[in-house]
Amino acid sequence: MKKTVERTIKKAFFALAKNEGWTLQMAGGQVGVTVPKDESHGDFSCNLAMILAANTKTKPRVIAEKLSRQLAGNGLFSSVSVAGPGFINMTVHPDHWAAALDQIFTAGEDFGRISVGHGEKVMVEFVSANPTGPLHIGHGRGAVVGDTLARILSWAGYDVHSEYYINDVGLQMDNLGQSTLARCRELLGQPAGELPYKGDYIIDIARQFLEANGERIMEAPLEESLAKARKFSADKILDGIRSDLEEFRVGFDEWFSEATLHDSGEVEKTINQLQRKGHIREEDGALWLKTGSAGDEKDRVVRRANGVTTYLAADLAYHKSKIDRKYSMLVNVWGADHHGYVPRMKAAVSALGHDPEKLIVRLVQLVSLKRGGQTVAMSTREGVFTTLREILDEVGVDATRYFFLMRSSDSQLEFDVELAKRHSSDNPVYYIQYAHARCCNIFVTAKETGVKRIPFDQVDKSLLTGGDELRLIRKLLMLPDVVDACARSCQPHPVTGYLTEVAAFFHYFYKHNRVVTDDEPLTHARLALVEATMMVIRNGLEILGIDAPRKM
RNA sequence: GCGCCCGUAGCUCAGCUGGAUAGAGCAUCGGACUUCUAAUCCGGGGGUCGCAGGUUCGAAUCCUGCCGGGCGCACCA
Repeated sequence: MKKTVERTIKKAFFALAKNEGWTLQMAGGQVGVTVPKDESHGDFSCNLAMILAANTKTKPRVIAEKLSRQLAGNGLFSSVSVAGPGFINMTVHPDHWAAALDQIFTAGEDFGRISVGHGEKVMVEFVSANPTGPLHIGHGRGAVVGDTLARILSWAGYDVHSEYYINDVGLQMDNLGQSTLARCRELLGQPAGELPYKGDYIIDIARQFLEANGERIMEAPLEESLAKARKFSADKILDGIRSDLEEFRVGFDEWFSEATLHDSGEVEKTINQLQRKGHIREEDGALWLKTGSAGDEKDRVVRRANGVTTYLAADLAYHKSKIDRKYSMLVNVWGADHHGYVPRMKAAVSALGHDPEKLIVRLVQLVSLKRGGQTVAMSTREGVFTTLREILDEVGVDATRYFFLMRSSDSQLEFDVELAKRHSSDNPVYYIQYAHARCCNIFVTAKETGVKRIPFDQVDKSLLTGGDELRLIRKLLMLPDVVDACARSCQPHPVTGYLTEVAAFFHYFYKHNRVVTDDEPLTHARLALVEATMMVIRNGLEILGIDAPRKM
């Protein structure tokens, strides 16, 4: 509908432009149609006249009057008026609103999908946590933000591929193997030795390690036992991560192992390529990527003097792989503590010959838990961390996803465990799900009452004239705009707020109107509205990866 | 010291590519269940949008400087 209004205004604008000497450039290149906060200002509002006035030195209200008269002649609106300093307020005729419900029925489970992405290939990389321990709630937030972002971009018409980059190489892996061996010795009653990772989960892994390899593995040369312990532990932990994410409905198209980049020689190849192109210099025997001249604080080492490559080197090869695989838009979801890494990565992508603007890093801020009126900040260092598994078991998937998604990822999140667990309307998740269940139930009632369903085009939509009905319809038709805004900003949270509004408008409508009555035409019209609501909520929840129950 | 994020109702946060009287949820107070699920609805109170300047027809929104909180500033990943 918004698009229709925009087109209509453009038409009116050009009809006058010849005589008035206006150009679209004078208007800022576009007609900015917005939905006013205040319903009394109409369905849509436009500040075109004010922008135009500034560039033509005319009074805004004069321009607004002219445009307004032109627009009023269009059958789309029931009223057009000039208000305030020069806003043009438009109210769309109720019949057009009701008829627009057809868009929802026609698109069905695809209503909300748009094509702004034009099939562009986009890679969304997220979680990518080291396989050195179970995922905690911070990872959980990143996981659900990344997963939902992938869903949103797909709904927006992008060709989306999601990936988990497994850092299965390096010092952390050695530490992990060492920790497992230490726990093994402990289990065998020997002095444990160094224990870099102190979490209890290593004890289980150690036990399984001994079972799988026999106690004699501990007498093997350290090099051998460590290599085995490293691999064994990482695999076990990765299995755990996989099943946690699966339960959390977070899926990946691919799990990409860093080790494969080293084994295939891609890391070396990437360094060589960058060296040839002059992006690398040598100092103190080490190789430095010249990121300092491309926005980073300073240049960064990719290969140490001892010949060992750094983490950045592997990440370069990884991003080269993304580019080689023809992904043009690269979305990375990172914990906010990695923000210092952003300029470096942008510079790196640029050195690889890709537009750094096409690397979008979405930083996700910390999560703290609130329970019993007390907030506990997450701290891996102090070992005060709640695992994703714990919160899933306690709160459930739907509420956990919703709570992780309801705030801008730029803001730190306080997760109110007690509120999330509450099965009542206080809890926004159930508030939305309940609205969906109510819709479904109305159809059960209709069927029991013997109401026959008729095709939408035979329904008399003009009967939907109530303020609360039109308000709901207007809201329902906004889903595509919400998807658009989310895709543009790479932020999923507006969807949660939108669905809360849809649910609120529906609950209000439900309370004040009876759907199934003796008035058959009106019953059919309202059933159509209920069905449209059901579809919008279901599609919205689908985007968020949250169930839409038929019954509660 | 430098950089990034945040500072909006008692609490948690939307709104920030500038728009008309600043919103939601929780909490709080008061109402509504012979009627399609009360997991619902209706209503009230609650604000110098951190502070101070600037940009303009118009600033919570943009710019500058402060103040406060978080997080970073490795040849770790």
